[in-house]
Amino acid sequence: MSELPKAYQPQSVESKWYQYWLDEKFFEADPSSSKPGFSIVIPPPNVTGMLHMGHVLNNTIQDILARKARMDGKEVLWLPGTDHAGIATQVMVEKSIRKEGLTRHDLGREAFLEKVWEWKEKHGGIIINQLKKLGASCDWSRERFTMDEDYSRCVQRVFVKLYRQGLIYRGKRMVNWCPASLTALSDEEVIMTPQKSFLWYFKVQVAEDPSTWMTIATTRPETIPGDTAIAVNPKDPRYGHLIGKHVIRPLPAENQARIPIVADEHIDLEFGTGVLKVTPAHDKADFEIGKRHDLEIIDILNPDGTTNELAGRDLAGLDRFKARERAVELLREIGVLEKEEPYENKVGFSERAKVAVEPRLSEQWFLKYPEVEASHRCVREGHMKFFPDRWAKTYDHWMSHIQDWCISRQLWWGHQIPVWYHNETGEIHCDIDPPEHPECWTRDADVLDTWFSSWLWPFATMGWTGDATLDADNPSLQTFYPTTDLVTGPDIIFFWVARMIMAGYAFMGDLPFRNVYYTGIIRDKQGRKMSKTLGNSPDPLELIGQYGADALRFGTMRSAPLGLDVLFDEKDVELGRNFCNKLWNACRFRQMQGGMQEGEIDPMRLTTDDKWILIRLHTAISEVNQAFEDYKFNEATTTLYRFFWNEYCDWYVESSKAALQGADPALQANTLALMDFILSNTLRLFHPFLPFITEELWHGMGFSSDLPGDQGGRTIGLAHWPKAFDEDFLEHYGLDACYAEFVESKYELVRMGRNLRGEFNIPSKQKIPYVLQPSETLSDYELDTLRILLNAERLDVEADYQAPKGTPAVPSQLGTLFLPLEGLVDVEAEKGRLIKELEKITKEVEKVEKKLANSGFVDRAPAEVVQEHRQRLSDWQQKLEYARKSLEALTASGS
RNA sequence: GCGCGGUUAGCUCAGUGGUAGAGCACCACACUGACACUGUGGGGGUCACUGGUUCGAACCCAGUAUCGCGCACCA
Repeated sequence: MSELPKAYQPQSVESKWYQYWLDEKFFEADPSSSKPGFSIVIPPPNVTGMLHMGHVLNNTIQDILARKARMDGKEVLWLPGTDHAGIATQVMVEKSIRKEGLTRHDLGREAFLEKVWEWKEKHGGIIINQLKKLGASCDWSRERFTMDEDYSRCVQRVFVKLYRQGLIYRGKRMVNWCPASLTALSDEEVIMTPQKSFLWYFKVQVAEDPSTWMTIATTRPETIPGDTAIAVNPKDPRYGHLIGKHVIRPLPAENQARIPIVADEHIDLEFGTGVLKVTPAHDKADFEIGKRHDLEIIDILNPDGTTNELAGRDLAGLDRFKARERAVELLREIGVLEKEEPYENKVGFSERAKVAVEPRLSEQWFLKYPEVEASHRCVREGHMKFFPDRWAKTYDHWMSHIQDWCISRQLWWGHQIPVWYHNETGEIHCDIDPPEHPECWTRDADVLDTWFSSWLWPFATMGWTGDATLDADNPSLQTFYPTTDLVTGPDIIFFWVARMIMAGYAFMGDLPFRNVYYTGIIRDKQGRKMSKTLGNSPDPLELIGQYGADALRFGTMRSAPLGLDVLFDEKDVELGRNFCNKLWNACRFRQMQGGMQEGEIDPMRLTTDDKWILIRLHTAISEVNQAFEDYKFNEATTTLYRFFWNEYCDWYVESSKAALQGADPALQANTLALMDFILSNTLRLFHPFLPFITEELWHGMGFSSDLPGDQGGRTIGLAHWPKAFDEDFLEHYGLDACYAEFVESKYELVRMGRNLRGEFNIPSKQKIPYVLQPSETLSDYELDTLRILLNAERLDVEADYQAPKGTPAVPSQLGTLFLPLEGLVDVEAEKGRLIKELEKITKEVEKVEKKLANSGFVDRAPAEVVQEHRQRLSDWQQKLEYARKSLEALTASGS
């Protein structure tokens, strides 16, 4: 092995190993393997997207799961790919051609789609490369794209099948219309956003009784020309007598029509004036009222949100918001505007285009979801597990109120609907293949919602054909479907997760994944969502360049608890970097002691510290394994961090210097062998989190070839995952808990000794003598470790030590430790320290005494808890007594 | 309106019935042959509030406040 540089330099290391992994095909899944299968499909990012912190969180978790599964001996498939992202991509390309002064209509469908494909080829690979930089261990040989030929075929096959089952139908319905993208949207793509607006009150005259006026409150006065009725609640005593009469609609001024007053249960008596203007063309609820009362529908808007001639000469041709202002002016001019009051209401916005959607009546394709019942049940009954499980409730609620899905989009980029209309008869041809004599048919121009392709992702990516016999012979589907885990954000639980579940049951007859892990949302330090416009979204690639991918992964995982949003702070990445450096240097320290040890660890030569660190490792492994079971990755990282830094580096490595610097070569060798054991376990435990540095050290330390049996291997990624020690192991190495207790008390003594040094302002570099009055016999080895840990010049053991008056001392399990100050004794300082100490101890004693004085506690608490409290009390009392005596002695001596 | 989260040290958060924790920040000391991307020691908390259950509550229950999110046709 070569000597390691002083600080870890991730840049060259990372690219070197990633290339090695690719060359060796470690990430490629073999469906014919005899190992048990483990699979994850990546939530496909937008093909032209860039890696952001959300991707980092999401994909790091997937990578951790995949790498851990490989070490567990599974055949792992992590299937990557990208999504064509219909609206997002089309909008992007439209924007780019607009710079040349062109619209997509100038180009025409075919030429425009060519442009989009060009764009895809140019930008499509970026995010994939970024994932590689992060260390993602995807099987790149299986990369898929939702518009691949095979994949598209799956989409069409599904459409045809559902159409033939009668679950897909076409109809004229109220849909969410995006006036910017000029397409229909699903309910899920509409974000309800609070808007500060006004509630305008205007009055209308009753036609049959001109002296009577009714006042209506509205937020959309521009739609008045589209009103075809006004409605009141039949139970409303104010208006009951007017039902069936008519009012004069004030706009358009040149066409003040008479519209009926209808009664409808839907009207809220409390709201506004209790009178609703009914605009069936521009409001979902109004449309329903219109249907119930057979009202005329007047559509006053163009698809792009401007008003048309039906809005009347004063309003026509305006943008809808301009028209609103103008309508208010007109009402005022006519003299029917009574008042306006500020009002906050929620308005639906297009998720992509960020403009207010319009409810609009149009001809669209809809899907009545298949397998709702089975999909609903599998989560409710726990066949599929959600982490955290509270999302199951959200899922349950949505599934209980499921609405048909509007799947057609008036876009060009996407899967065109496989439906042709006969030019003369109007007959419908729905099939994967076009009809014969295509010249007699016209294909439906619409494409499918992007999610109508991504809902097939778990099996369409694995070569699904829909033919039961063929699929049964497909090893990928057989080995890797259902997939094991899905890792995604809760924001797409309806868009994607729920729909995949239904598709899984409908087309594969089985659920698509067994567990779903929902990540939190990454926010900035102030808790704001990360967004381009705020500029608060750090570029992960820059962070990787600066700190290393492992550091980014570690920092992210350490601050990402299950189920909560993550407040991202670059400090976390810095912490990750520092940790990698610590790991690096701990291995470097081991390496400086010489090469791998030939012999096995000799149980007879284990020191108490050795046994302690083995027990701590055992605990760490158990905790990490538990954390994995619970999908609590931050707990796993915290445990590993604590074990490695606080326990191994701070205590074990320091105390092992006694053995390493000692005169016993056999003990030295044994210590080194033990270090190798600990380090090889540690590196493996860290590997899923820190793949690059652990691989580098694995090879650098010689573990890749020199370790016996299944611990070695060409890559740490295929080394066996550490198991918590079994009984035989514990017995073989004599790992009794009493050793841990002893070592803990030794370290406690050290801590007190160091504290004394601090209290008396003795610089930590100054080597000073300590005196120990032991309460039990300590071996030379123990005394050596104490001396080293205390950084003592020497440690004198004197059973009947007579300390000079005022010598600071602390009592401990192992004896009393004195800090002789030789002429520097400051009695007042020691008094001060003791008084402070007394106060502290007294408080603790009182606390425990109070508890033990409570007969309820003593009688009813479990015996072991009471016993533990008694022990604690006696410990504190001892300290109290010691401090009191010391103080008395000082006071009596009269300084 | 309904539902779901959060409220613990200056900051960000762990902690789910038995001695209040971590990282960062802060103070002091030390560039000691693994590591200054470091080490050692230290200060710092009515666990949002009010009640209840319990021998015992940060933790369980009820309610309040506050912040955030989701769902819902209130114009």
